[in-house]
Amino acid sequence: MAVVESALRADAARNRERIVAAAMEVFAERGLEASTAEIAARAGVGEATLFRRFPTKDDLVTAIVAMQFEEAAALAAECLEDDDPWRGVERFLYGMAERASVDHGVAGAAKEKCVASPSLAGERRRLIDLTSQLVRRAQKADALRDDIAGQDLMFLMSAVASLSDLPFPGLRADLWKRYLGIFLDGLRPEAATKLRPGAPARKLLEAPEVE
Amino acid sequence: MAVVESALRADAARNRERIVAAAMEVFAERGLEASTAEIAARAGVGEATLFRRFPTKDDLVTAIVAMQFEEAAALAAECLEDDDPWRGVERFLYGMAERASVDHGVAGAAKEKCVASPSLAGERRRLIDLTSQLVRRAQKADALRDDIAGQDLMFLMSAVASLSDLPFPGLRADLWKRYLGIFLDGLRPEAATKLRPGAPARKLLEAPEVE
Amino acid sequence: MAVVESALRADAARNRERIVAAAMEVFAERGLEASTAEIAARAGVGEATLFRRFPTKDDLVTAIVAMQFEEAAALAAECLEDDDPWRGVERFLYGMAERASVDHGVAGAAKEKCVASPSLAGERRRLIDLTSQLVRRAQKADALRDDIAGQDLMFLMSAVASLSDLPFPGLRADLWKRYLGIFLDGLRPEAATKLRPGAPARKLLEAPEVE
Amino acid sequence: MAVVESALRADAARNRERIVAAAMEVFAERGLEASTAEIAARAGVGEATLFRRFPTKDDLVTAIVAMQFEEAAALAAECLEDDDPWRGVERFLYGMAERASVDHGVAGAAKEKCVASPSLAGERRRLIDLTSQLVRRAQKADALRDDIAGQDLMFLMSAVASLSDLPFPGLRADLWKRYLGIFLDGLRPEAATKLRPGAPARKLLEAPEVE
DNA sequence: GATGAATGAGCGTTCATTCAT
DNA sequence: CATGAATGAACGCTCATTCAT
Repeated sequence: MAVVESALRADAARNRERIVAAAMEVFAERGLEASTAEIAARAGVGEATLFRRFPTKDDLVTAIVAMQFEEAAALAAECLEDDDPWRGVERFLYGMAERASVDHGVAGAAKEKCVASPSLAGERRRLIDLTSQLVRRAQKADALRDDIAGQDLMFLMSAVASLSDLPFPGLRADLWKRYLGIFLDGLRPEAATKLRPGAPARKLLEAPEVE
Repeated sequence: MAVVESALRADAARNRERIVAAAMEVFAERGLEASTAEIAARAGVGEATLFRRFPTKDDLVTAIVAMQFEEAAALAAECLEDDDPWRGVERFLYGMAERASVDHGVAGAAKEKCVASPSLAGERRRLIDLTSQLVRRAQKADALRDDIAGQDLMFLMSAVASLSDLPFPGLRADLWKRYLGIFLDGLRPEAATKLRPGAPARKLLEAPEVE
Repeated sequence: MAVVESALRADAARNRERIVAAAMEVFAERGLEASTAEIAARAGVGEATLFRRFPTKDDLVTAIVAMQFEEAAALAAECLEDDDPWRGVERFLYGMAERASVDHGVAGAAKEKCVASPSLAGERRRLIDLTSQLVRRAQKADALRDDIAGQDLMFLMSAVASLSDLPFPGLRADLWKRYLGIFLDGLRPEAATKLRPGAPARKLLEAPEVE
Repeated sequence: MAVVESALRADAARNRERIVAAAMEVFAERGLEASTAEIAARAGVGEATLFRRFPTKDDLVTAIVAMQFEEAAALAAECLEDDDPWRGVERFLYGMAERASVDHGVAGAAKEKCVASPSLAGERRRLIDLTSQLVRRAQKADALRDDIAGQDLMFLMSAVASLSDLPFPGLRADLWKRYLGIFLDGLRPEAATKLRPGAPARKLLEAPEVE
């Protein structure tokens, strides 16, 4: 009995994963307004099965965004182990942008979703915790301006994502590297304080508090 | 005769403007997927009237984006007359971000549209021409890094727009000023060349060519 | 005053004719479901003007059909003057089919319309009167089977029209001549009585009474 | 399992048939421009169900025409077994006309469709094959004029259909029998060659080639 | 009288979601 | 549990007809 049950669950779990994978593909290709029918077909399951796992299309999107949050957290953790604290920050934002440049549609979803669902609170907290460590470590090494907070990196993810998704035909696909470069330059301590010797340094608005 | 004719056109033109205004409102509230029915209702006209002026929903969006391009160009022209070349650049990006923070949905549209429609080629060219002047003027005054081109400002509009549109509830509405500040700091000449005396300056990807 | 009035009427009449001509063109190209807007545009008049002359789209179609009835009558009259009574019949049906092969959409309309509108009763009566003469003249010359009536020719117009409008791509445009030929052969007196010496001649259903 | 599966399919198939039946009814009553909504309502299904089976209104029409082609082929096959070769031809055309007199709108559709859709090529070929046999058999028995080809019968179907669809109110419903009689008389061998001893026989345009 | 503008009603079609098997 | 079938509600769009100038 237990064997049968876990067998079923294993099957169900595999379906779940197939659905999520298919959804990421389809969303990336067609944008978020892609139909559930296409996702189910791509996943090789019936449409009703999809709705059994994700009662709402929105739930499916949320699940994907949660996954992305987890991947972001994993990336942050990895970057924390870079010997060079600044390179850790750089690699994190670079990695986020790179993913976004593949994701297209889903990237936008993340922005819409990091808002609403309290269901993502856990992932969000964990991500902010890790980026805070990234930030503080770089600040201690005097490699990152002091007026940056951990949660900034999370918000910047979406700006960086939009940098990665300029749909201008004929533009090189990695143009986002150009704009990310400018952005990274702006994150240096000297950018905040030493740029204009005579002039007063720009005072940033204070960092947002999340939750 | 001319009076009668222009009277008719005036009436039609007023409806046209009401439709565009309503569309901007509704798009800002509900996003681009808002229905033409709601836009027509908000404008106080029949749905068919909307379609008489804009044979396709897409045409309506394009018209709005064209308007935004023109407003952007007007803003750029205005900023060109600022005594301080750098402040001109600053005010331009600040103004674009500010508008985007009201526009919400339409901002995203701009990104989608600046791509596709060749119908916007004229506006695009004019805008790039003006931002190029802004850029060159600031560069001559040694207030802007040399590796920036005029078209960058146009692309940055959309990144800046996304900065303005973080839909996190409870965040202060003008949080975008924080991130724009960082970005502006990254545009300074020192950000490109003098930040890390010992380290090699970051080399940006070359600027994109448009059209 | 009278001058002005008749001037107006002349103008109006010219508009009316332009509308009818445009409608025939457009109906022939696009079928009967072509829009009044296109007809008005083709005629070079405002859409409202069209509706002033023909309060209903249906009225416009009816007017065209009436014209066709008149042209049919004119053709019948002309054929009545052919020296050879049979050739008169032949030319009439040939002429009707030829027109239909140009008319396309309108031909079908005629069929639909010869039904309904009592407004066409006059034209119909006149046409039947002429075709009856055609028929009787040919019968007296023993060139046409006896069991044919004048109104048959009118009904046959529409069958002949459909013969002219086989929309099979790649078929020669004048294929209708083939089928009309067969049909004409069936109208000969021998076709009715002498075909099968041993067998009884086919007895046709009696001719329809109209009005 | 197979039972369950075929049960599901049976239900769906029943709906499909109800839709087709309803469509034939409605098209017959209102013509091809009848709305999908009415068809769905008549079939007792939701409108979306109709579109699940027939993704396009056109697909529905095509399906019906395909059915008619198949029925025509079945009729032709049946007529091939008539002892009297000529009666076989007669019964075929009579049967086609009879059906058309019920079909009304759909008959016209057939004409429009036998053109375009390559999807009907198979049915068309099969039908032409059968009518060719009908024709040849009758010609061998010297019961049908020699200058007729198998594909003629297919084209004649539509002419015959229009004969069946004279929408004149007050006319007897089976008036088409009258005109079909004339037509059949024209198909006899004597109609082609022996009608006018002194005069040259009419030379028909050559038969069309299909496909 | 002539016109461009306006519109209500309708159309074909789509889709997230529920139901029956 | 998994599925194909079903569907209501909505959408973008068209058009014959009326209205205001």
